[in-house]
Amino acid sequence: MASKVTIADVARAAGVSASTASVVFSGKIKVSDETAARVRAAAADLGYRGPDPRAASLRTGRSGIVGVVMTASLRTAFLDPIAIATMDGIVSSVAHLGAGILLLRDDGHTPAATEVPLDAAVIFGSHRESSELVKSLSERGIPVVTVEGDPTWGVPVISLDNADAQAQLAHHVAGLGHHEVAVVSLRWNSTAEPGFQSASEAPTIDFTRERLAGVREVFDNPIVFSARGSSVDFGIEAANAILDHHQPTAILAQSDLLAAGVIRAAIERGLRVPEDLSVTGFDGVVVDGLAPYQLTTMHQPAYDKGRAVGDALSRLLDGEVAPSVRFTCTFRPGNTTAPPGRSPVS
Amino acid sequence: MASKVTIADVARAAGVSASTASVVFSGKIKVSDETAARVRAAAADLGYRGPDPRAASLRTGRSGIVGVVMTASLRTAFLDPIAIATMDGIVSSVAHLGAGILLLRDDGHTPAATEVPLDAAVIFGSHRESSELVKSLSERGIPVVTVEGDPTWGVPVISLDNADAQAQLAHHVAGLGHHEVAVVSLRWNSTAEPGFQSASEAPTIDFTRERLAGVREVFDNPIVFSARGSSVDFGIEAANAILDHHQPTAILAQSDLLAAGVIRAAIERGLRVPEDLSVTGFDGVVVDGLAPYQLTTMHQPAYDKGRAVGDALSRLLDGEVAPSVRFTCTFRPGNTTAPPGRSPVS
DNA sequence: TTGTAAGCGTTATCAG
DNA sequence: CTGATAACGCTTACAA
Repeated sequence: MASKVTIADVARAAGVSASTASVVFSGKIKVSDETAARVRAAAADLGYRGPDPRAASLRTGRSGIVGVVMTASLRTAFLDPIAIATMDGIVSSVAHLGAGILLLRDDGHTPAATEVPLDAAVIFGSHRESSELVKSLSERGIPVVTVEGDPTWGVPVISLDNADAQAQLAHHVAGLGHHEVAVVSLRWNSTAEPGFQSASEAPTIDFTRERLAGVREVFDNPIVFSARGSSVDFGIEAANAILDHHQPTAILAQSDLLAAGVIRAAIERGLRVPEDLSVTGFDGVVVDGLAPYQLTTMHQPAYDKGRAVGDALSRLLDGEVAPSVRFTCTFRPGNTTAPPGRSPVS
Repeated sequence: MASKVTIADVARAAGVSASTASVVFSGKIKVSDETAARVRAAAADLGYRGPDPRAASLRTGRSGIVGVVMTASLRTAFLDPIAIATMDGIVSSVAHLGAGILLLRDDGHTPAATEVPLDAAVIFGSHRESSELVKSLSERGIPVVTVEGDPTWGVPVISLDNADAQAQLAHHVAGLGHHEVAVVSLRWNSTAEPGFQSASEAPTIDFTRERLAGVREVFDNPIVFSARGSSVDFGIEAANAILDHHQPTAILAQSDLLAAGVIRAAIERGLRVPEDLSVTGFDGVVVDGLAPYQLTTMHQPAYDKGRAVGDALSRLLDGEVAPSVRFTCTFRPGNTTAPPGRSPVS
């Protein structure tokens, strides 16, 4: 059996005090080489593997763990390249900070974020319902940052100029001469089924709503179909539903994955892209297997968003205030949009 | 400011002892409704949000955290649908166990797995270099399970019959009459560049080696090109390299994603699949956008592998022994293999 | 059903 | 540079 040896045992064996031994391991204070060596020898001898993180964290108040709370199932979340890139940014900035990432889900199953020794938390892919969680975390004194969350929660929000970015795309399409457009949106709220959405109802998921608003700045009353999430297959499903009933000359998808699905569906129906149907995406990710098409899309700095989360966290952890950050997307023209009007394929 | 209130404060305010208050929160022992109510009221009053997880974990020896150590960067790891499905299985089985997943990377940056309060650890996507980590974790008394790891580490291994499965595919192809075959392998070791590999050198990544061995059971000296990882684009790259210099009638890819890339590259070169080139995959995942092709492949139960990890962990945590589990892949015929010999496209 | 007592293994502080 | 002392906040036998 291992792990019954404590730092006190080591200290005793080395003939020093526990505090000295502790310092040898943490390296926070100078210790003479000789005693340090003696302590290390004793540790090796007894099979002591370093301070117990549980005890250390009780004493220091730091666990080295940052919770990332996701609203979607992990499987869904990890399907989305943007989520992954953002996570990647978070991970690397947080690693720099000496911490690791604990995956949490805001549901009944996973251990509550409040039952786990967190130094800080990130609420990721937020929905309205997260507000309670934010509150209880804050009350515990745990710094919270949110990605695309609600500004009214009173914690820093790392977000995108969703509406403006989507409006740029809409302007681009309008400038090409399109009038009949449809939107394939991301999830409408945390539970909704996919389907057509009337103009009157607003999505509760923030970025879905904002991007839609961007389209509406330009087009009065677009057809809107909300997909189940961001994937090629959901895009195919949405496009088929739309094209079964309508004849838009352009479809604006709220993600590149959805756009790729729209293109695939269009092609299978004998429509040419962009001659018969223009398609735009959102995200600016590389979609595996979409060539020779190059999506007309907005590129979002997902990785940088993740880094920004880490920066905010580190400020908060230092007791400073951290500002919200709103990133700007950049327009990336491709070959999937063109003026409308060429007649349907013969 | 919050979080300065301890359970002792609450107890005092409620006029009970700390232990009673503790029990009210843990619910492990009966407490009269009346006192429980008084304690809760006091807690609400003082803004006490429940026991501090750090202190609780020092006392109980449990943190509710399972570390998952990945060898690749998250970005890379999460590109692979198999990795995601396995993670998903781990997450759900571990959640059942009341624990969360801490993402760790076996490099210099992320906090060492030994500096964080883990109840157990999973070594995921193992390579030879992980053996030290396994050792130091075990010495701390932290149960370890590995996915596709090395049996000699002395911890349970959840794995696949890689060699047999790949051999089945090779037999299938041989049975069709192919003689000239090439292999597109997964990463050769943790650092290698993509490229042709001679027969003499063995990969240090276990499943790459095992699957290759499966091919070699059937074909003496296949051409081998090791890709940079598992993706459609890497498959395209590999196939182009192979087809530039060789004329195999079949290519066995070590993953479905790679196989999809091979198919795409072949088509772009004017080869018909399977008439001019047979292609097999490995994994049995749905590759977005591969239709109308249906890969001939081996299906691996990735999610179940993840569940098995959780099962093993929970046994280990209960002080029992956990057996290694080797899952069996199942052959899934598709339309990407056929007898060779039709002449090249005219 | 409730209270008492005794740590869990570290580390910060401060004096020597 | 080293050592004594005192928490960190909670849980759990055991006793009342």
